[in-house]
Amino acid sequence: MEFLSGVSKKETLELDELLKPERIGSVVRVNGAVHTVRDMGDVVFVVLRKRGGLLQCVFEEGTSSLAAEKIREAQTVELVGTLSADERAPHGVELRVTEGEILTTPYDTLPLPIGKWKLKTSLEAKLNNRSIELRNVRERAKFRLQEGIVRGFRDFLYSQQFTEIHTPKIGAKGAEGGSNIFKLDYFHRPAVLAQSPQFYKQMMVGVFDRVFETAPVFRAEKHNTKRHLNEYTSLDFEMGYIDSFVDIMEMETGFLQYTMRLLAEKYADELRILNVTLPNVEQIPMVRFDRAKQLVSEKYGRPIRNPYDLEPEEESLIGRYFKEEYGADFVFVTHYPSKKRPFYAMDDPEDPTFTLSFDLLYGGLEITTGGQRIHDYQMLRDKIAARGMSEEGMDQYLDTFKYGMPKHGGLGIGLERLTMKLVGEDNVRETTLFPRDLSRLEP
RNA sequence: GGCCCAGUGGCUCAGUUGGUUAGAGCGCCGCCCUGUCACGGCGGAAGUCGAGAGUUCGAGUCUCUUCUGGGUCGCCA
Repeated sequence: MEFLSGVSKKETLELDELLKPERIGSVVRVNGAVHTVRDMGDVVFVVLRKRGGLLQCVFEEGTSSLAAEKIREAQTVELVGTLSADERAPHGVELRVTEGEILTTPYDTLPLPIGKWKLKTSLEAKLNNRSIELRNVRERAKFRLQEGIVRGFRDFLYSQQFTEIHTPKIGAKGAEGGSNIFKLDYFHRPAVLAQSPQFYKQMMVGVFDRVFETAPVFRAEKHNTKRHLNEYTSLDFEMGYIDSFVDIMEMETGFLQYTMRLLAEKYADELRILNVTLPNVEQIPMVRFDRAKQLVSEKYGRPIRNPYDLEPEEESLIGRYFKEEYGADFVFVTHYPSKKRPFYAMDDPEDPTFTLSFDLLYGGLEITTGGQRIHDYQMLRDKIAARGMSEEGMDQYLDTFKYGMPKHGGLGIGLERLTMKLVGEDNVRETTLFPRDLSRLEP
């Protein structure tokens, strides 16, 4: 009988192994994609693209059994040679090729010059060639940083005793009502795509006390802006036994601090490639909604048109205000008006026209909404009734409260927006692998 | 969905008051160059000027229709 006993070691080396000083002078085997070819005549530089970065390979006249002339951009190759330290090489290290093999060859030339440092290309052309365009080192780095954010979210919440859950994305009814829900046919029954894991998160607080999820959510709004998607990844958590909704904001602050440290430590290459300066998250200012409106109105002479909501320009100005006054990249805006929040939001007992809720703005853009939820069964039912909503389809949700729930709250973070602000992009589609918007359903 | 803007080689763009053969840079292919790293030099291939209709002797250029994309507003993360 044949057995598998785990992952077998490959003969080919990865970049982290190649950059170890003790490897210098040894004969190594490396595979990768041909990123660029610079033919200087008797010496040819072939830059390989690997998952860990780029490696310069040198073909000198008459030293390689594989002819350098056969190397073309976008081939995948396996090369053998001596690893050499050379100050003229990009990382001080290069491969002097002695033999090699072309593994695969492309059928056509690339649609975009991905070997260039910066792709001077429209967003449309990038998205139309997404799988190719992302081979560019800078484009790729954005999504490595996105990985780091999700990793930070997970690692930090595990350390805070949260349990990761997976909730259904197909359901009978939307969590928050409204018309912005994708409808679909579920074996001849009407169904919807989840616009939020909200109900399930709360139900699971009664089970695990602290839960989180990183998953897609779906919004059928016909918006067409640089900060909206119809499918995005929501980093959600919900926690019980809170003293107040400040606990939620503290937890988010802790997540940001942990994640920025993680990025600085494990993603230094990507930060350098994109020339990203990590934001300051040592302390994050907290301001009431109505106070924030007043502050920017006074400082920037902008009249308050809608007292119940923040216009995008106001959010941007709030970001600017706290940057200028306190050097802060983030700001928590608290106590949003009750009429602008969903029914499950806990109203402020001191003034029920406001809620114990918050948004987190990053560089003037809303990246998080969260707050304390109603945990009392009767209070929840009363608010549903007061809003003229129906309890239909919410039996399981309401039963959770009928049989006892702790004081709790939580939040949702827009992953693509957070990534966008971190890397200094101006359009969420830039930090969405395959964006879904009003017109784009492919790739 | 409302309003504004733009569609010209693979990519990014220029194209005069409408004028005869539509250009540039990057990329690609070929040749040259021992050290490039945005390499450099010489040469080459590559265009239904988004589509349709109209005005005109003549349309990339003007008009209308339509399609596609971008920006913005409402809503949101």
